[in-house]
Amino acid sequence: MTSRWLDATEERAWRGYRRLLTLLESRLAHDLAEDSELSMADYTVLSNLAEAEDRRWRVSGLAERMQWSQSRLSHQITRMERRGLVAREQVDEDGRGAVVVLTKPGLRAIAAATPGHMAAVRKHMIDLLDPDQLKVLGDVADAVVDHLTAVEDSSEGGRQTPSTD
Amino acid sequence: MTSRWLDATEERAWRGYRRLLTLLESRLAHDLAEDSELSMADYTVLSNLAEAEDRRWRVSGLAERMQWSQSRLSHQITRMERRGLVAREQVDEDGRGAVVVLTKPGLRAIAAATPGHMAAVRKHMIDLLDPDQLKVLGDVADAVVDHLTAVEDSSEGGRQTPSTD
DNA sequence: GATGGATAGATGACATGTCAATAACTATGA
DNA sequence: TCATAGTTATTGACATGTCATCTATCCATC
Repeated sequence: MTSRWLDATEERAWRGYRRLLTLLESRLAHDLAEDSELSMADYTVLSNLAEAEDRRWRVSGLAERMQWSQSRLSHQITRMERRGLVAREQVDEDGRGAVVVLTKPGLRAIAAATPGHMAAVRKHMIDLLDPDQLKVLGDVADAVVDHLTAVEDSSEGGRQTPSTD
Repeated sequence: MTSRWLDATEERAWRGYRRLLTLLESRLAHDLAEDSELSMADYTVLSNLAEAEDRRWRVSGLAERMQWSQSRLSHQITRMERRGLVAREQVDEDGRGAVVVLTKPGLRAIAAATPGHMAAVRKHMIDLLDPDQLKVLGDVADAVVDHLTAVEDSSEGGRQTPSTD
Protein backbone atom coordinates (compact mmCIF):
# COMPACT_ATOMS: atom_id res chain seq x y z
CA MET A 1 0.00 0.00 0.00
CA THR A 2 2.91 2.25 -0.64
CA SER A 3 3.28 5.26 -2.88
CA ARG A 4 0.51 4.42 -5.28
CA TRP A 5 -1.99 5.77 -2.81
CA LEU A 6 -0.21 8.45 -0.83
CA ASP A 7 2.64 10.77 -1.66
CA ALA A 8 5.77 10.82 0.46
CA THR A 9 4.56 13.37 2.99
CA GLU A 10 1.18 11.77 3.32
CA GLU A 11 2.61 8.33 3.69
CA ARG A 12 5.09 9.41 6.33
CA ALA A 13 2.28 11.03 8.29
CA TRP A 14 -0.02 8.08 7.94
CA ARG A 15 2.47 5.39 8.78
CA GLY A 16 3.81 7.51 11.57
CA TYR A 17 0.37 7.89 13.02
CA ARG A 18 -0.27 4.14 12.86
CA ARG A 19 2.98 3.36 14.58
CA LEU A 20 2.59 6.03 17.21
CA LEU A 21 -0.81 4.63 17.95
CA THR A 22 0.41 1.09 18.35
CA LEU A 23 3.33 1.94 20.55
CA LEU A 24 1.80 4.65 22.67
CA GLU A 25 -1.44 2.88 23.49
CA SER A 26 0.43 -0.20 24.44
CA ARG A 27 2.89 1.64 26.56
CA LEU A 28 0.35 3.74 28.42
CA ALA A 29 -1.84 0.75 29.11
CA HIS A 30 1.09 -1.17 30.39
CA ASP A 31 2.43 1.59 32.60
CA LEU A 32 -1.01 2.22 34.01
CA ALA A 33 -1.60 -1.44 34.77
CA GLU A 34 1.80 -1.62 36.46
CA ASP A 35 0.98 0.80 39.19
CA SER A 36 -2.75 0.69 39.52
CA GLU A 37 -5.00 -2.30 38.88
CA LEU A 38 -6.68 -0.14 36.25
CA SER A 39 -6.99 -0.62 32.51
CA MET A 40 -7.13 2.38 30.21
CA ALA A 41 -10.84 1.80 29.86
CA ASP A 42 -11.28 1.79 33.63
CA TYR A 43 -9.22 4.93 33.87
CA THR A 44 -11.23 6.81 31.29
CA VAL A 45 -14.54 5.93 32.86
CA LEU A 46 -13.34 6.84 36.31
CA SER A 47 -11.80 10.10 35.28
CA ASN A 48 -14.92 11.17 33.44
CA LEU A 49 -16.97 10.41 36.51
CA ALA A 50 -14.52 12.21 38.75
CA GLU A 51 -14.73 15.32 36.61
CA ALA A 52 -18.47 15.59 37.09
CA GLU A 53 -19.37 17.76 40.07
CA ASP A 54 -21.73 15.16 41.43
CA ARG A 55 -19.55 12.20 40.51
CA ARG A 56 -22.23 10.64 38.36
CA TRP A 57 -23.33 10.39 34.76
CA ARG A 58 -26.38 9.18 32.99
CA VAL A 59 -25.24 6.12 31.00
CA SER A 60 -26.26 7.55 27.66
CA GLY A 61 -24.61 10.87 28.42
CA LEU A 62 -21.37 9.26 29.45
CA ALA A 63 -21.32 7.07 26.36
CA GLU A 64 -21.87 10.14 24.23
CA ARG A 65 -19.19 12.09 26.01
CA MET A 66 -16.67 9.30 25.75
CA GLN A 67 -17.75 8.41 22.25
CA TRP A 68 -18.26 4.81 23.24
CA SER A 69 -21.11 2.60 22.17
CA GLN A 70 -23.69 2.06 24.85
CA SER A 71 -23.08 -1.61 24.69
CA ARG A 72 -19.41 -1.20 25.33
CA LEU A 73 -20.02 1.11 28.23
CA SER A 74 -22.63 -1.17 29.69
CA HIS A 75 -20.27 -4.14 29.64
CA GLN A 76 -17.50 -2.03 31.08
CA ILE A 77 -19.69 -0.76 33.86
CA THR A 78 -20.83 -4.24 34.69
CA ARG A 79 -17.24 -5.30 35.13
CA MET A 80 -16.32 -2.22 37.13
CA GLU A 81 -19.40 -2.56 39.28
CA ARG A 82 -18.29 -6.06 40.17
CA ARG A 83 -15.04 -4.62 41.41
CA GLY A 84 -16.78 -1.93 43.38
CA LEU A 85 -15.37 0.99 41.40
CA VAL A 86 -18.75 2.29 40.32
CA ALA A 87 -22.40 1.66 41.10
CA ARG A 88 -25.58 1.85 39.09
CA GLU A 89 -28.64 3.78 40.14
CA GLN A 90 -32.11 4.30 38.76
CA VAL A 91 -33.22 7.52 37.13
CA ASP A 92 -36.42 9.08 38.43
CA GLU A 93 -37.35 11.09 35.37
CA ASP A 94 -36.97 8.16 33.02
CA GLY A 95 -37.74 4.59 33.93
CA ARG A 96 -35.45 3.28 31.23
CA GLY A 97 -32.47 5.24 32.34
CA ALA A 98 -29.55 4.35 34.54
CA VAL A 99 -26.92 6.44 36.22
CA VAL A 100 -23.37 5.42 36.92
CA VAL A 101 -21.97 6.68 40.17
CA LEU A 102 -18.37 6.85 41.26
CA THR A 103 -17.91 4.98 44.53
CA LYS A 104 -15.43 5.83 47.25
CA PRO A 105 -13.07 3.03 46.22
CA GLY A 106 -13.43 4.23 42.65
CA LEU A 107 -12.51 7.74 43.66
CA ARG A 108 -9.54 6.48 45.62
CA ALA A 109 -8.41 4.42 42.66
CA ILE A 110 -8.54 7.26 40.18
CA ALA A 111 -6.93 9.67 42.60
CA ALA A 112 -4.10 7.26 43.20
CA ALA A 113 -3.60 6.50 39.53
CA THR A 114 -3.77 9.95 38.01
CA PRO A 115 -0.38 11.40 38.95
CA GLY A 116 1.45 8.42 37.54
CA HIS A 117 -0.66 8.25 34.45
CA MET A 118 -0.31 11.92 33.64
CA ALA A 119 3.41 11.66 34.21
CA ALA A 120 3.48 8.86 31.67
CA VAL A 121 1.47 10.93 29.22
CA ARG A 122 4.02 13.69 29.59
CA LYS A 123 7.01 11.46 29.42
CA HIS A 124 5.94 9.46 26.39
CA MET A 125 4.23 12.16 24.42
CA ILE A 126 3.64 15.71 25.61
CA ASP A 127 7.13 16.54 26.81
CA LEU A 128 8.60 15.27 23.56
CA LEU A 129 6.85 18.00 21.61
CA ASP A 130 7.33 21.74 21.43
CA PRO A 131 4.45 24.22 21.67
CA ASP A 132 4.14 24.58 17.91
CA GLN A 133 3.85 20.87 17.44
CA LEU A 134 1.30 20.65 20.22
CA LYS A 135 -0.73 23.36 18.59
CA VAL A 136 -0.67 21.69 15.20
CA LEU A 137 -1.55 18.40 16.79
CA GLY A 138 -4.54 20.08 18.35
CA ASP A 139 -5.52 21.54 14.99
CA VAL A 140 -5.16 18.19 13.28
CA ALA A 141 -7.26 16.49 15.89
CA ASP A 142 -9.94 19.14 15.63
CA ALA A 143 -10.07 18.83 11.87
CA VAL A 144 -10.45 15.07 11.94
CA VAL A 145 -12.79 14.99 14.89
CA ASP A 146 -15.03 17.69 13.44
CA HIS A 147 -15.14 15.86 10.15
CA LEU A 148 -15.98 12.52 11.70
CA THR A 149 -18.53 14.00 14.02
CA ALA A 150 -20.22 15.76 11.12
CA VAL A 151 -20.15 12.64 8.96
CA GLU A 152 -21.64 10.70 11.82
CA ASP A 153 -24.50 13.08 12.39
CA SER A 154 -25.37 13.46 8.71
CA SER A 155 -26.80 10.71 6.53
CA GLU A 156 -23.84 8.45 5.74
CA GLY A 157 -23.60 4.79 6.52
CA GLY A 158 -23.17 2.67 9.54
CA ARG A 159 -21.32 3.90 12.56
CA GLN A 160 -23.32 2.97 15.55
CA THR A 161 -20.89 4.82 17.71
CA PRO A 162 -17.13 4.78 18.07
CA SER A 163 -14.84 2.28 19.63
CA THR A 164 -11.18 2.08 20.45
CA ASP A 165 -11.01 4.32 23.49
CA MET B 1 -7.65 15.31 35.13
CA THR B 2 -7.94 18.80 33.77
CA SER B 3 -5.58 21.73 34.04
CA ARG B 4 -3.69 20.61 37.06
CA TRP B 5 -1.61 18.29 34.92
CA LEU B 6 -1.45 19.90 31.52
CA ASP B 7 -1.56 23.48 30.36
CA ALA B 8 -4.17 24.60 27.85
CA THR B 9 -2.18 23.79 24.73
CA GLU B 10 -1.06 20.45 26.06
CA GLU B 11 -4.50 19.49 27.16
CA ARG B 12 -6.05 20.42 23.86
CA ALA B 13 -3.47 18.30 22.06
CA TRP B 14 -3.86 15.37 24.39
CA ARG B 15 -7.63 15.30 24.49
CA GLY B 16 -7.73 15.87 20.77
CA TYR B 17 -5.46 12.95 20.18
CA ARG B 18 -7.57 10.69 22.36
CA ARG B 19 -10.72 11.67 20.59
CA LEU B 20 -9.24 11.42 17.13
CA LEU B 21 -8.05 7.97 18.01
CA THR B 22 -11.42 6.80 19.21
CA LEU B 23 -13.35 8.15 16.28
CA LEU B 24 -10.92 7.39 13.49
CA GLU B 25 -10.13 3.83 14.47
CA SER B 26 -13.76 3.05 14.79
CA ARG B 27 -14.66 4.64 11.51
CA LEU B 28 -11.90 3.00 9.52
CA ALA B 29 -12.63 -0.40 10.99
CA HIS B 30 -16.27 0.00 10.21
CA ASP B 31 -15.78 1.22 6.67
CA LEU B 32 -13.34 -1.55 5.97
CA ALA B 33 -15.65 -4.21 7.33
CA GLU B 34 -18.48 -2.82 5.23
CA ASP B 35 -16.87 -3.52 1.94
CA SER B 36 -14.48 -6.33 2.57
CA GLU B 37 -14.88 -9.10 5.14
CA LEU B 38 -11.63 -7.81 6.63
CA SER B 39 -10.86 -6.37 10.04
CA MET B 40 -8.15 -3.76 10.45
CA ALA B 41 -5.95 -6.47 11.91
CA ASP B 42 -6.53 -8.69 8.88
CA TYR B 43 -5.81 -5.77 6.60
CA THR B 44 -2.54 -4.89 8.26
CA VAL B 45 -1.26 -8.43 8.18
CA LEU B 46 -2.26 -8.89 4.56
CA SER B 47 -0.81 -5.62 3.41
CA ASN B 48 2.49 -6.31 5.10
CA LEU B 49 2.66 -9.68 3.42
CA ALA B 50 1.69 -8.20 0.09
CA GLU B 51 4.49 -5.67 0.33
CA ALA B 52 7.11 -8.37 0.64
CA GLU B 53 8.53 -9.40 -2.74
CA ASP B 54 8.01 -13.04 -2.00
CA ARG B 55 4.71 -12.57 -0.20
CA ARG B 56 5.97 -14.14 2.98
CA TRP B 57 7.39 -13.21 6.34
CA ARG B 58 9.05 -15.05 9.13
CA VAL B 59 6.61 -14.81 12.06
CA SER B 60 9.07 -13.10 14.35
CA GLY B 61 10.06 -10.65 11.66
CA LEU B 62 6.51 -9.75 10.88
CA ALA B 63 5.69 -9.27 14.54
CA GLU B 64 8.69 -7.00 14.89
CA ARG B 65 7.79 -5.04 11.78
CA MET B 66 4.20 -4.59 12.84
CA GLN B 67 5.15 -4.04 16.44
CA TRP B 68 2.77 -6.73 17.56
CA SER B 69 3.42 -9.29 20.24
CA GLN B 70 4.17 -12.72 18.87
CA SER B 71 1.24 -14.08 20.73
CA ARG B 72 -1.12 -11.65 19.14
CA LEU B 73 0.21 -12.36 15.70
CA SER B 74 0.07 -16.08 16.28
CA HIS B 75 -3.59 -15.92 17.27
CA GLN B 76 -4.34 -13.65 14.36
CA ILE B 77 -2.62 -15.94 11.90
CA THR B 78 -4.45 -18.94 13.27
CA ARG B 79 -7.74 -17.20 12.59
CA MET B 80 -6.70 -16.01 9.17
CA GLU B 81 -5.33 -19.41 8.27
CA ARG B 82 -8.72 -20.88 9.06
CA ARG B 83 -10.23 -18.51 6.55
CA GLY B 84 -7.64 -19.34 3.94
CA LEU B 85 -6.13 -15.86 3.79
CA VAL B 86 -2.66 -16.99 4.79
CA ALA B 87 -0.80 -20.24 5.32
CA ARG B 88 1.97 -21.34 7.62
CA GLU B 89 5.15 -23.02 6.44
CA GLN B 90 8.20 -24.49 8.12
CA VAL B 91 11.56 -22.77 8.07
CA ASP B 92 14.52 -24.84 6.93
CA GLU B 93 17.24 -22.89 8.66
CA ASP B 94 15.51 -22.98 12.01
CA GLY B 95 13.35 -25.81 13.22
CA ARG B 96 11.53 -23.54 15.64
CA GLY B 97 10.62 -21.01 13.05
CA ALA B 98 7.49 -20.53 11.03
CA VAL B 99 6.75 -18.48 7.97
CA VAL B 100 3.45 -16.87 7.09
CA VAL B 101 2.61 -16.89 3.43
CA LEU B 102 0.02 -14.87 1.61
CA THR B 103 -2.36 -17.17 -0.26
CA LYS B 104 -4.11 -16.40 -3.52
CA PRO B 105 -7.40 -15.68 -1.78
CA GLY B 106 -5.49 -13.51 0.64
CA LEU B 107 -3.94 -11.57 -2.19
CA ARG B 108 -7.28 -11.17 -3.86
CA ALA B 109 -8.78 -9.93 -0.63
CA ILE B 110 -6.15 -7.31 0.03
CA ALA B 111 -6.14 -6.19 -3.58
CA ALA B 112 -9.88 -5.76 -3.50
CA ALA B 113 -9.90 -3.94 -0.19
CA THR B 114 -7.03 -1.53 -0.63
CA PRO B 115 -8.56 1.08 -2.94
CA GLY B 116 -11.55 1.53 -0.69
CA HIS B 117 -9.50 1.56 2.46
CA MET B 118 -7.01 4.08 1.19
CA ALA B 119 -9.85 6.23 -0.02
CA ALA B 120 -11.26 6.14 3.49
CA VAL B 121 -7.89 7.05 4.95
CA ARG B 122 -7.78 10.04 2.63
CA LYS B 123 -11.34 11.05 3.22
CA HIS B 124 -11.30 10.83 7.00
CA MET B 125 -7.79 12.04 7.65
CA ILE B 126 -5.20 12.83 5.01
CA ASP B 127 -7.27 15.07 2.77
CA LEU B 128 -8.40 17.09 5.77
CA LEU B 129 -4.87 18.25 6.42
CA ASP B 130 -2.56 20.59 4.53
CA PRO B 131 1.07 19.74 3.74
CA ASP B 132 2.39 21.62 6.74
CA GLN B 133 0.13 19.77 9.08
CA LEU B 134 1.08 16.48 7.50
CA LYS B 135 4.72 17.28 7.95
CA VAL B 136 4.31 18.20 11.59
CA LEU B 137 2.26 15.09 12.15
CA GLY B 138 5.10 13.07 10.70
CA ASP B 139 7.57 14.86 12.97
CA VAL B 140 5.40 14.27 16.01
CA ALA B 141 5.04 10.61 15.21
CA ASP B 142 8.78 10.25 14.71
CA ALA B 143 9.53 11.91 18.01
CA VAL B 144 7.15 9.69 19.95
CA VAL B 145 8.02 6.53 18.10
CA ASP B 146 11.74 7.09 18.45
CA HIS B 147 11.34 7.76 22.12
CA LEU B 148 9.23 4.68 22.73
CA THR B 149 11.46 2.50 20.65
CA ALA B 150 14.51 3.70 22.54
CA VAL B 151 12.84 3.23 25.90
CA GLU B 152 11.83 -0.24 24.87
CA ASP B 153 15.30 -1.28 23.84
CA SER B 154 17.03 0.17 26.87
CA SER B 155 16.65 -1.07 30.42
CA GLU B 156 13.21 0.20 31.53
CA GLY B 157 10.37 -1.93 32.73
CA GLY B 158 7.78 -4.15 31.22
CA ARG B 159 6.69 -3.81 27.62
CA GLN B 160 6.72 -7.23 26.11
CA THR B 161 5.88 -5.69 22.79
CA PRO B 162 3.19 -3.29 21.61
CA SER B 163 -0.44 -3.79 21.07
CA THR B 164 -3.32 -1.78 19.68
CA ASP B 165 -2.61 -1.99 15.97
C1' DG C 1 27.80 -35.12 22.55
C1' DA C 2 25.43 -33.86 26.95
C1' DT C 3 23.70 -29.89 29.45
C1' DG C 4 21.64 -25.46 30.63
C1' DG C 5 20.02 -21.30 29.12
C1' DA C 6 18.01 -18.54 25.28
C1' DT C 7 14.69 -18.22 21.41
C1' DA C 8 10.46 -19.09 18.37
C1' DG C 9 5.90 -20.11 18.32
C1' DA C 10 1.61 -21.91 19.92
C1' DT C 11 -1.87 -22.18 23.30
C1' DG C 12 -5.29 -21.66 27.29
C1' DA C 13 -7.57 -18.67 30.32
C1' DC C 14 -9.38 -14.54 30.64
C1' DA C 15 -10.38 -9.27 29.66
C1' DT C 16 -12.38 -6.45 26.37
C1' DG C 17 -15.13 -4.86 22.25
C1' DT C 18 -18.66 -5.57 18.48
C1' DC C 19 -23.11 -6.53 16.72
C1' DA C 20 -27.75 -8.01 16.95
C1' DA C 21 -31.60 -8.98 19.70
C1' DT C 22 -34.42 -8.09 23.64
C1' DA C 23 -36.66 -5.79 27.44
C1' DA C 24 -38.65 -2.01 29.43
C1' DC C 25 -40.17 2.60 28.91
C1' DT C 26 -41.65 6.94 26.78
C1' DA C 27 -43.84 9.69 23.30
C1' DT C 28 -47.14 10.47 19.61
C1' DG C 29 -51.09 10.71 17.10
C1' DA C 30 -55.52 8.76 15.51
C1' DT D 1 -56.32 5.80 25.41
C1' DC D 2 -54.33 2.58 22.87
C1' DA D 3 -51.27 0.98 19.13
C1' DT D 4 -46.93 2.10 17.24
C1' DA D 5 -42.60 3.95 16.89
C1' DG D 6 -38.54 5.59 19.13
C1' DT D 7 -35.30 5.52 23.23
C1' DT D 8 -32.41 3.50 26.86
C1' DA D 9 -29.94 0.02 28.61
C1' DT D 10 -28.70 -4.87 29.00
C1' DT D 11 -27.45 -9.22 27.27
C1' DG D 12 -25.45 -13.24 24.59
C1' DA D 13 -22.56 -14.86 21.06
C1' DC D 14 -18.51 -14.19 19.17
C1' DA D 15 -13.95 -11.68 17.56
C1' DT D 16 -9.89 -9.96 19.33
C1' DG D 17 -5.94 -8.94 22.52
C1' DT D 18 -3.13 -9.89 26.85
C1' DC D 19 -0.38 -12.57 29.88
C1' DA D 20 1.62 -16.70 31.43
C1' DT D 21 2.99 -20.99 30.21
C1' DC D 22 4.53 -24.91 27.44
C1' DT D 23 7.04 -27.17 23.72
C1' DA D 24 10.52 -27.62 20.52
C1' DT D 25 14.73 -26.21 19.01
C1' DC D 26 19.14 -23.87 18.98
C1' DC D 27 23.59 -22.86 20.72
C1' DA D 28 27.60 -22.23 23.86
C1' DT D 29 30.41 -24.72 26.61
C1' DC D 30 32.11 -28.26 29.12
